[in-house]
Amino acid sequence: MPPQADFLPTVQALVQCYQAFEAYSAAHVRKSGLTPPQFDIIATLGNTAGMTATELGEKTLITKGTLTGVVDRLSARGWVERVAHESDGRCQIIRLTRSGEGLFAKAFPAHMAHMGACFAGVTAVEHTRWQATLRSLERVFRKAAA
Amino acid sequence: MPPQADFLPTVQALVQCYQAFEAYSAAHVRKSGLTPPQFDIIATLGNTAGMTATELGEKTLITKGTLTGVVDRLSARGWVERVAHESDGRCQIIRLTRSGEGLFAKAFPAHMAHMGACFAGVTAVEHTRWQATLRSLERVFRKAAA
DNA sequence: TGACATTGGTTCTAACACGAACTAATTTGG
DNA sequence: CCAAATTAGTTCGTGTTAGAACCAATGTCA
Repeated sequence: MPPQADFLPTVQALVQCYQAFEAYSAAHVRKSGLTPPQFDIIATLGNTAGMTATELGEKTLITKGTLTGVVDRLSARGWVERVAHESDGRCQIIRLTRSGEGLFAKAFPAHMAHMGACFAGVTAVEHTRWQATLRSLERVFRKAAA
Repeated sequence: MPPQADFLPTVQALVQCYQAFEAYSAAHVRKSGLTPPQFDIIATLGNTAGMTATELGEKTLITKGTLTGVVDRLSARGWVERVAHESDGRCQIIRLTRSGEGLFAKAFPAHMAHMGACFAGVTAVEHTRWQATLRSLERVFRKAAA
């Protein structure tokens, strides 16, 4: 009897929970004509003055190699633009265009409403419990990775 | 003041927890020369007599279009093979080759040990709590998707 | 039995993912 | 001040992903 076989149902529950969320969220995002990473970038850039690609990658957890391509496609559709950094010649600032801000103003609240809908009737206490549990589980993985 | 703004930290915690797990798990899988989906398939086929592609896709949550390619690559390396279904001409049975069984016997226990290591010292009570919480959160998304 | 829908897999396209190699700009140390 | 190390982004190769179109085999039903 292995002393540590209990963890399997835990990670299965985590994977299934995440996939349920992802399916629910991504299906709605795609209806707006954006892929999930594209939406993520638009949402991150919204209500900011723009940021460097490195910073954007950190916030969205998209690696820099991937980010180049995603930003290329968003830029080709006129939603974001790259402008030179004023002091550091290596950096570029990525920011929403006017058209991108319009997209953000429409798509972001719509998605928040869609996500909020499935939490209707959930109490603040329950949210607190979920967050505490998820963070304690997260620490398990982060501690081990360090 | 939006009545349902509480859910954002909850989904952020879920995403961060999942990504911490994924990073921890995938990094180890890749060291064995397999990608995460490839490992998933080897692990699912291990200790079975094989199964149809549809069944394999259901268990691993890989869509059938993707599955074709992943199985192609595993087959090219000699770890799995496709054999005809005896009664249904549409189906194929996908199963480990002898070489694939050897890979499974080595890689699977190693990965279990790697995952078990980060749960060292965790009590059964804690596992129960994690699982209950994750399942209640999962229900929120599944209920909404239905 | 013969049109018709269903099911199992493959193929195709567009996009994302990761890591490694690469270029250019900046910073650091002697 | 200059060579070496670092940092920012792009490019490249391989693999995964979802979804749609497609084909062949099977099932349904009048």
